[in-house]
Amino acid sequence: METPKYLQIKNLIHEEIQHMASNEVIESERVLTKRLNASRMTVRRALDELVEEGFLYREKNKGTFVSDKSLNKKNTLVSDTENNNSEFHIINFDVKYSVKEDIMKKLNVGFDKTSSIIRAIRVVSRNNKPEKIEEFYIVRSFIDEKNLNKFDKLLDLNLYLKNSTMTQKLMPTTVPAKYASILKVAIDEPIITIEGILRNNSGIPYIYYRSYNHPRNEIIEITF
Amino acid sequence: METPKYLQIKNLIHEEIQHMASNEVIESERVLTKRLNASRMTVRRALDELVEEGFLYREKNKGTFVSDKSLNKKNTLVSDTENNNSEFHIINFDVKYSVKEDIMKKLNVGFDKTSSIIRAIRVVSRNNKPEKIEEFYIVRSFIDEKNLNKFDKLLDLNLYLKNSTMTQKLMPTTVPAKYASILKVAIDEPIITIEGILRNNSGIPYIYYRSYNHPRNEIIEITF
DNA sequence: CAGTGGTCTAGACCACGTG
DNA sequence: ACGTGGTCTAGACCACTGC
Repeated sequence: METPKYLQIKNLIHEEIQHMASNEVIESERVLTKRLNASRMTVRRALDELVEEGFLYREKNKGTFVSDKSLNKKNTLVSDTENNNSEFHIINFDVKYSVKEDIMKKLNVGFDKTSSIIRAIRVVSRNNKPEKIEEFYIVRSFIDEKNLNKFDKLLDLNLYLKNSTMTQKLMPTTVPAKYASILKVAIDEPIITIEGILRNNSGIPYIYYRSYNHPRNEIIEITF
Repeated sequence: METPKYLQIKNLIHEEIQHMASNEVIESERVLTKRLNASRMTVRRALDELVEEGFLYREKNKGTFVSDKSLNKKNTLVSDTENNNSEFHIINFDVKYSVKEDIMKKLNVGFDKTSSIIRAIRVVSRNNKPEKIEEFYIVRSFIDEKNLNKFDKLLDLNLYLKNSTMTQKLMPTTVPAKYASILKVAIDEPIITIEGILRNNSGIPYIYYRSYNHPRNEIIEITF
């Protein structure tokens, strides 16, 4: 049994409801139990996750219904390699033993050269229009060797979230001079800068990142 | 059995881990099962939620551990009446049959005076320092009559989230002239404006709100 | 080998909504 | 009266860790 049954069921139902109308009722849990040859608790776990992610909603004593498509939970504060056909362009990548002091502090590393830091800077665009510039500072010792040379894995913060917690701060700023031309933003135009820190479950910080977001409405949106 | 057993267990464990150190291991699920006289699935459900909320984390074959206190999930994009000793000051409250057209559109109501709209504007402060100004537009017919005159219930968006989905957009702007003096922000200083729409499970929008946030770092922070 | 979390089963009772 | 989701039980097997 490679993938757990509840995940198979979840994926199956996720497929099936794509072809259904909003607010249409789906089969009851007991019917699914029989059709999918699973126990009710297993079916419920699959449904629980789909509800949690916003694809379904339940009404007690009535049934389980397909959500309006626009209501799926999403968080676009973090770049998403999967869906939204973004284009990524790395403009800097190196490994250093010291970076700016404030960043060293946030990552809780010293200048003793015991731990190296990966720095990467990239431009995220859509339809050839630059949307944001992201700077990453990653403590190398926390990263799997095998991911070190795969940018897409290394810089996809979503992949770290299973075992980490991310705290983000949003700050109104103006664009840094060095990035103004790349983002095509006037130097005094207000933008939003996002600063994030990822910590592992023990609370140790290991990734610091910053993103400078083009002031286009649609970019920064979060649904929950 | 007023509150479900899994919630009682969840609350109990939530209490108990307050007095524990970060990364300390808690009792195993089977031990809890016996101590709390519950089945394993019930104990797991309680733990599942505490893990989901960031209070605990699990390591397979090892145990369940107390998270670093700073890692609890929180979302301060929405004002929180509970924790952070914010002070609220209502500066406007009325019920109207028409508001600005763009807001009518977002709430999907017409000018036919069939549905009235509650408008409320308030200042949120901490330590006597204004942090943000929030404007609410609420379609009255969606609100319980009994909450209509309780501002704290009416304007606590967290209370709606159980049965709703909220989509928020973050925009870099400057402060509106009429609010500059209240927020004590210079008229050309960059701030972040948050625009939110709450929809019920059927996808029908019923609350539109906007908040103008003082450019102080700590205000807008989100952990997940 | 004993203990852990991850998954799964096949039932059960409840409160509530609808015909 | 029947069907729904919400809760709960008392087991079970698995893969893995640490001693």
